[in-house]
Amino acid sequence: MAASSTGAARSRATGASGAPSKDVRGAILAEATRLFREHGVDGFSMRQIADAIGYSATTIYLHFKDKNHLMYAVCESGFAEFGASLAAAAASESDARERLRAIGRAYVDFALTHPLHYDVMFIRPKEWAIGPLTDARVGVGPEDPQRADPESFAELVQAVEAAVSARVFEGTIHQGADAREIAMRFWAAIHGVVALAISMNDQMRGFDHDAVRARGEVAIDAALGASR
Amino acid sequence: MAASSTGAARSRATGASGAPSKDVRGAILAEATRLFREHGVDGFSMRQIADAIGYSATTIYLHFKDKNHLMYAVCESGFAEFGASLAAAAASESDARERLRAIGRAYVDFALTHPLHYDVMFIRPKEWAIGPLTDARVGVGPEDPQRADPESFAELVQAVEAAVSARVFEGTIHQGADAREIAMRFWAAIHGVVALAISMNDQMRGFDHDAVRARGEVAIDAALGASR
DNA sequence: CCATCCTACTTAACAGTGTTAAGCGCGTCA
DNA sequence: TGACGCGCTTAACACTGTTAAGTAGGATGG
Repeated sequence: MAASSTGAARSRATGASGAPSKDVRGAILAEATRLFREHGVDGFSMRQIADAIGYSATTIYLHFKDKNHLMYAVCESGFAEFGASLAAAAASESDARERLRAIGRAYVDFALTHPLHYDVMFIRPKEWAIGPLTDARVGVGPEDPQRADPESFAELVQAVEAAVSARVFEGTIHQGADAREIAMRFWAAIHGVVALAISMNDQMRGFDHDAVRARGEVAIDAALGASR
Repeated sequence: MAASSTGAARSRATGASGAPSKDVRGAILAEATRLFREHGVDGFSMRQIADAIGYSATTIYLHFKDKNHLMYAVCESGFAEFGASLAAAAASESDARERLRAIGRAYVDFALTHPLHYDVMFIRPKEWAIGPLTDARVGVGPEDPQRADPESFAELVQAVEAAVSARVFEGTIHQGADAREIAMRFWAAIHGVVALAISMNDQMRGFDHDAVRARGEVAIDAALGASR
């Protein structure tokens, strides 16, 4: 019995395709990603993944420390895309004000096209203790284990600093405030729009894609333009 | 054996105090509330509650349909307080603009003083499917099972309508917009501030009470004052 | 007074969860 | 040939929410 089930796992792991497979880690990651995309963060269990790829659940622990680390690996590409997208948006505009707008738009866009990733990253990061903000990245990212701000936020702060220098906030409510604080306000304004949309779209109407995108635009304008 | 454990349950249920107890539902609710307040929404299991009050876990199901309904009962007072607090804030100011400010402040205040409730209500309502927005309230609230907007949001919309009539949004970014849409923007702006604070305060600095309160104030100003 | 019934509560169990410990088969290398 | 070690397994632990079936004890009706 043990032999037969082992054999079954083997044959499925090696795959019908012949030789190249045996990339168990890759298979786990692929199946986990599929489950995450399909059923969200809840339809995601170790045994489900293991069954689907023809291995026992404990095999996963040979490749990932625990569920959080697997989850992190699943989301890593999303995290990378998030960072790259914001960086690209920041680079796309030379005008300081327009650069902030572009960053904000990219942020909304990411949230709408990857709501599951956004959920894990910014809406309930505590539950997963993963993502660029946590020590799950220690070992992957910088060695310093003290929680540093995420790179993307640092980039936002930089963009705000440029805007401050360009006197974008002169005469607005943000005048005189710390760049970091202004960035926080900016972040909060946009997070509010998308987080509400993702958290509430089952419970309430008014959260369709277009409405949210428009609302994001308004939030950016409000954050940039409010005069005191 | 069965008799002895039954006896133990009895004696604890009836309580050392003598006669009055046997309010099992009340005991469950009290212990559940204690656990929720202490360990949050995660340190909250049926068996934990049951053990603490000296009953078996299944007894809970004689008083609550399932965990969600129990959770709802635990949060109900919080929900009521939320509604009452916003209503009081709305009633406290006669000027339309100041009324919106007061509502926003009350909202931030609730989120900061009851972060666990806020979490369950607005940050991850899907997980719990409870709260004023869901059908868990059907049977308690209005009979109509089609998801209606929560009362508090309706009240916000009313306050916005008054502000529209008072030309508060003339010359701002909100000019010409639907009152419901403006209310949504207002909500999103404040939600962003408090949700980020609650979700991220473990991962990042800059989310202390005072900073958040100040940021809420700025968000309200920004939402009210942005000129186009 | 005794038998029934009903209420309140129980235990046992199901189907799942993440995770750890121990064991087994097989290929490699000395 | 024997030892080692890698890759994977089964068994198990300690939980989770939830349901089904059973039991003790008081109230009620004949």
